[in-house]
Amino acid sequence: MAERVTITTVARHANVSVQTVSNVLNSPHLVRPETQQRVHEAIAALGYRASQAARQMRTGRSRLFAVRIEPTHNGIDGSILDRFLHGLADTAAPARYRVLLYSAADDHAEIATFDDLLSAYDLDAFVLTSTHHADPRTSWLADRQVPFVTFGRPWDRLDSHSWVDVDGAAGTAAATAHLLSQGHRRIGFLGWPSGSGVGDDRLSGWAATLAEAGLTPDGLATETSNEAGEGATAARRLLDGPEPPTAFVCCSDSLALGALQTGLPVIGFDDTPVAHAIGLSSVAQPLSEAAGHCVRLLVALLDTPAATGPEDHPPEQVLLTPSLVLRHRT
Amino acid sequence: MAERVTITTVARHANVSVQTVSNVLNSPHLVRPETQQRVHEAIAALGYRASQAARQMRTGRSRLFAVRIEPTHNGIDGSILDRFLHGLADTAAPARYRVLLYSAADDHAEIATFDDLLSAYDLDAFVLTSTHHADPRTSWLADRQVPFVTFGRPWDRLDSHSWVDVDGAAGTAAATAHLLSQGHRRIGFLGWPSGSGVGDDRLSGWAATLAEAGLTPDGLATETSNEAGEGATAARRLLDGPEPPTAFVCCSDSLALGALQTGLPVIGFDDTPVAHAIGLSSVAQPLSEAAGHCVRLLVALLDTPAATGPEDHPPEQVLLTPSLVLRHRT
DNA sequence: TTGTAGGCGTTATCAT
DNA sequence: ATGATAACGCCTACAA
Repeated sequence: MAERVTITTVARHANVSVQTVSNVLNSPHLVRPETQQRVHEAIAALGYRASQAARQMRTGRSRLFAVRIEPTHNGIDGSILDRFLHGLADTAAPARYRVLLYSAADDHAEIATFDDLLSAYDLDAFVLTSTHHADPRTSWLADRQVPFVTFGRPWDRLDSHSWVDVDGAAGTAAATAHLLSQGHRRIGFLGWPSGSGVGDDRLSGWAATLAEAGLTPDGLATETSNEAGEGATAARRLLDGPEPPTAFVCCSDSLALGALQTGLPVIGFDDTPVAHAIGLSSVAQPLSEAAGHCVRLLVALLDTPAATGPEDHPPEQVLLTPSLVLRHRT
Repeated sequence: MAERVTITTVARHANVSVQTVSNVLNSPHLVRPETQQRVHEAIAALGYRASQAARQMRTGRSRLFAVRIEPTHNGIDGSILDRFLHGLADTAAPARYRVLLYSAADDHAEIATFDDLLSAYDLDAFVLTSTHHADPRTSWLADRQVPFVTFGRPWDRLDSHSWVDVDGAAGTAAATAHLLSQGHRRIGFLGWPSGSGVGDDRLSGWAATLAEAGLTPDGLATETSNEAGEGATAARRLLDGPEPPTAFVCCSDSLALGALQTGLPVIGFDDTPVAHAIGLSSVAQPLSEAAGHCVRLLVALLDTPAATGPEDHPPEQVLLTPSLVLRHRT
């Protein structure tokens, strides 16, 4: 049973007081360089690491972010969370934060978890995903002044808090522009039912690009649930219409998979493993970048002297541009 | 700024001493039921939650498990970790444990992270994935008597520690048996280079099932890296050989995807979203069950009075049987 | 069955 | 620039 190396051990070893050791760690400017050196040597020699628990008790901060891991709603699109989480853990570590995982069945359960995590574990901040209209989670956290960032825009009030998101419209615009450059003039869009911020955003990029080219989107867009079967049906329906498309832009790889059955060029969204596997072109979200920004925003919120007041921390927003990954089928 | 509700607040509210409150929480049998009742009411009324930090300082336990989130090596097969993590967070919560995420580039980096997590955060246990031959991580943890479970067998010494795994051989055996029942007699196997415990295990299920049916596996197995392209090439090579297969069993969905190009029946492994999306039959691992067992084993290790000595905790192993998911292509 | 008195390791306050 | 001391919230002897 190895004895724990505490700040006291280090102090003795370096012939200073515990307070000096603490200062070296937290307020180095108060300590003479020569003394710092001695303390650092002692720390290295003894392999000392500060106890988070003790530090947390004193400061009330846990150096912990929490993020929810959701059940993979749609098998195809699920794996993007994976990459986002990896990015989060990856960038949090160098900033000396760790990531706590929790699951929750719905918004209500998630809020209950917030409460537990905050009061028992003293969590420093939350990263929310899958934001939607009138999200109760953001207001709950805001009411309690708990720092948080969302990956996904708050579709109601864009400036209400810090967020990171990917510009879906830019993605579908790029996809549409690419197909236009290939000579296509009637480009169909397979989308989700209107009302979801994400789906509407992606739809708009396609529509705007067509409009810029002097084309009309009339009769070229469909709304279905996010499944390959639905996509196939919708694509066929468009083909049977008066203005049969010669190519498709889709709201997701799932829908794209269905559209592929038409044999026409298709561009999906999210660049999931499925797209990679079957050679489907797709719009790729920069997930680790997004995660990096989330961490950066939170760290800015947390590691800045609070003495300056919260007014000095206006919410910051980051909108990343996705990239078009072209594969052999297009 | 809401005042923190401590054990003292509760004690005052219930007209008892702090000690009694603590007892109600940790040793209820010492407290008269009537008193317990009063204390519980006070706890509920005040919304008290014990501070993990304080408790941890006193007890040395953090009620935290750590698990590594790996970069998705192979896009197709990556998303299984997702579901495992979700299962972990899901089952840990009711047992009042939380899951901490970390990333590490390799075994060496992961061990460094162990060290940090252990000394700074007092982690209670680790869940390791992707175990392999001569895994340095397990011995490092074992040397320091840190509780851990692996998801994946230690291929060297099966009884050296607690683990949970999925019986790959049973999976490929079921797949092979299914194809046999369809009348196939020459069933090819697309596998990985020998030496990986997982790959060898899956190969053996196929070979054994053929043998039981009085068939020989000679010339029907290939070894390639885990990519669809490789799978396609390997499948074609077998078809050009003297004993062309009429169906394939594969070590992964990636390889299966390649084999599909032959137009013959194919069964993959892992039941990834890709399989779901394209209607590929596949062997599905019970991931949330596996995660549940991991938590169960760890809790057994941690929440049992240590007074009885570690000898009372022989390592326990769980081998789960995967299930064959048949889809329209087979 | 209940109350009192430390102490876990750290940081903040105050004095030197 | 450095050092002594108290306090964070909880648990656990020990005493009543």
